[in-house]
Amino acid sequence: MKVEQIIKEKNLKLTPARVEILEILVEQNRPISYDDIKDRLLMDKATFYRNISRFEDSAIIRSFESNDKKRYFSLEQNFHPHFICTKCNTISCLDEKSIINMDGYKIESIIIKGICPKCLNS
Amino acid sequence: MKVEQIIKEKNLKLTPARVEILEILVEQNRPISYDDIKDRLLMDKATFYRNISRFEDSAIIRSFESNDKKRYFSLEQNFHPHFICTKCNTISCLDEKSIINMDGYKIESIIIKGICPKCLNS
DNA sequence: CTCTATGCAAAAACTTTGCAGGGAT
DNA sequence: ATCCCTGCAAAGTTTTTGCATAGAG
Repeated sequence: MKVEQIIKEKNLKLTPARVEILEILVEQNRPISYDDIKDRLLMDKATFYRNISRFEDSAIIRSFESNDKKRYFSLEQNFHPHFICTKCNTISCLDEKSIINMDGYKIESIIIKGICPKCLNS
Repeated sequence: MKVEQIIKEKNLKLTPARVEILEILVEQNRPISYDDIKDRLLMDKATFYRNISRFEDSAIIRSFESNDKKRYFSLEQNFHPHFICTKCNTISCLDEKSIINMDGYKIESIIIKGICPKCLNS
C-alpha cells in the first residue's frame, strides 16, 4: 500500500514531511529511531516528533524504547514482536507464531528483552 | 530473601541507599518509576539512578519504559511478563504461563502493550 | 479562505556526570 | 587505609512547546 494512501485513510493532511517519514519506515523495514535518520531528514526535529505523535494516535505506527534508551518507531501494518538483545543491542523481528496467548486483551506491541542466541554462544 | 542478602550476593557494598531502594521494590511488589517514589526517598536522585544502574548490571533488577515514557524498575527475582494498557496506562503483572516459546534466546523481560479487557469493554 | 503543519528557538522531562567529602570493608 | 558511595550542582539527551509563517484542502 502506498504511504499516501495510508495517510489519507486516517484523514491526515498529506504533507511532504509525513510522506518522507513513512517512506523511510517502509524502505528500512525495521524499527527506526530519530537518531538513526536525523542526518537524512529534510524536516525539523519538531516536525518529526509531532508527526510521529500524530501517527501513533492514528495507529499508523507504534513505538517502543530499546536498550539504548531511545524510542524506536515501526509501522503498525506488518505487526510482529521484536526481540532486543541487551548484550549487543540489536533489534530483530520475530514471527507472529511466537505471540503469547492473551485472550481478552488487545495486543498492540510486544517487547521481549534478553540475550540472542549469537550472544549466548560467545 | 532479605534485601541485604541480595546485595551481598552480588558483591556490592551494603549501603543504606541500596537497602532503601530494594525494600521499596519488595514492599510495593510492582514496577516502580523514580517519579513514583521520589517524595519518600531519602537519597539524592543521582544516588538513586547510580544504584539502579548498578542493580541492572548485576541483574538484581530490570527496567522498561512504560506508556508514560518513564522508566520502571522491578525485581528480577520473581520475573513475570508485564502488560501495559495504552489506554489507561496501568501496568499489570501477568503469570509465567503466558510466556512465548523462545528456544535459543535468554529472555530477560517481556513488554506487551495493548488495551486491557476492562478498557476494551468501556 | 480556513485550519493545520512547519521551522526555529527555547524549554521541559528525565537521567547522567564531575567533584569533593563521607562511609564500608 | 583504600576504594567505593554519596550529595550537590551542573550538564546531557531526548522530546515537547510557543509563536509566526507557509501550505493543504
